[in-house]
Amino acid sequence: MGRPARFDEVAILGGARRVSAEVGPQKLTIAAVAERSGAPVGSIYHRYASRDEMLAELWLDLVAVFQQRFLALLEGDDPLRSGLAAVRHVCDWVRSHPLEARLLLLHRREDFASDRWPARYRRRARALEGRATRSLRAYALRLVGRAGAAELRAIRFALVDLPSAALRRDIEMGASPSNEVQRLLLATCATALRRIERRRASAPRRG
Amino acid sequence: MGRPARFDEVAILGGARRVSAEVGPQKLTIAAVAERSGAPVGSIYHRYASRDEMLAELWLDLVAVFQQRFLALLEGDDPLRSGLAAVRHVCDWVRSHPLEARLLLLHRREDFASDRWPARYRRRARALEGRATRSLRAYALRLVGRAGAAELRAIRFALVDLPSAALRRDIEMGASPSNEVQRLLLATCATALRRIERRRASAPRRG
DNA sequence: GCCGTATTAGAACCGATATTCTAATACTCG
DNA sequence: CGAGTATTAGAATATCGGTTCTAATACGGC
Repeated sequence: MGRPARFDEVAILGGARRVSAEVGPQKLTIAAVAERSGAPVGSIYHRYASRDEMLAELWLDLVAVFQQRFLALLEGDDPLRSGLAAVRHVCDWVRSHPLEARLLLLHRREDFASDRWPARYRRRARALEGRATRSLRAYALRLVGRAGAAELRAIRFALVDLPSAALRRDIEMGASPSNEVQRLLLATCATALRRIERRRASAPRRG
Repeated sequence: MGRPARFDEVAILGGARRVSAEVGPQKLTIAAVAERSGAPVGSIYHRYASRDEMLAELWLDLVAVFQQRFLALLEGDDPLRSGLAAVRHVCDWVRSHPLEARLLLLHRREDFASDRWPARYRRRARALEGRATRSLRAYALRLVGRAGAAELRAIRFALVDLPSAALRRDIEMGASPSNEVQRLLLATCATALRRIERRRASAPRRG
């Protein structure tokens, strides 16, 4: 079955993650990944057709792993409580995965996608996106009783945008999110969610 | 006095802004700026010593212009009211300057500073940073009665991070911020500011 | 009109970096 | 052991894009 591999995808992506976290995905060079992971460039190209594919893989893996737990936490009975649990989990995760947090919260998808992705990656991205949207829609339904565009946007704001906004500064400085920031964030999320919830009563269900 | 200029800084930076807004500052190429502004590369290098300096100039101008109005609005008598006025102004500005908004709210300083800036730019950046910090400190003093690190951070969250988080999605899609998003943002900022204000009573002034 | 100078113009150069290529290796299977 | 193959290894290549350079140009002042 051929020569056994000294450097597999795990090792290579590990190096790529470290390099990306340090200099940013856009400035990641294959040479740097080679140095960091120990693998020669030949081995890297043996696994990945191109730098772009490697970065796509890196990003999609990251999103998938993070999203999984986050969305799972959203499924509890009490929407307010589970929403806050999810946000709290983001804080914890940022503390326990500082490297991955840099990648996920300090960059956008496009920073990892140089031009246009090949179909395979676009498909995976769409799938992840779809899963998130479905979960958030379900969450909106439990919280407000409806899940139109407006509700979805509001929920996204409260559960996704707020956390990344609050945590960004600390992450940038390479620090763990302070308890203070976490408290402020959770309080803000709670009020936002309650504000959204209040629509249940005030506006009639559509259709 | 020599040949009159066909392409001055205004024209060149204009092209650079458009290109940056489209492909992002990191992928901005001199050739693209030349094409967009009509100026030949020679003329660009006649004005700017390097791509880095051009981008630095672009970014610093942008920040200076935006910051000026924003901070001015913060100076009103009633802190809560002026804070919200400032945030409202951000929304308006994003609507009236979609191109500049992309640059300012979708990117970070480092995206414009390839490696290390020459001293002149570092100085200007520090000056802008200092002005902002001073204004926010003064604002904190009016709102909470004190302006320690914690208050500053909370104010930054409410007045800077929240707006950019709320507006980012619309800006990314090239859309104007919807009234709905604006309402949600203002409501959230208001509660955040009130929450911060409440500390005035609950915790004693330091020193 | 002529001179000096700031500017235009774009071709040539050069370094950095992704990608390819060729050769050597180290295993497994028969 | 020998064939076959996946992998390592890194040197060679190709390309892209920033920067430099040389020549031409257009204007103000004398």
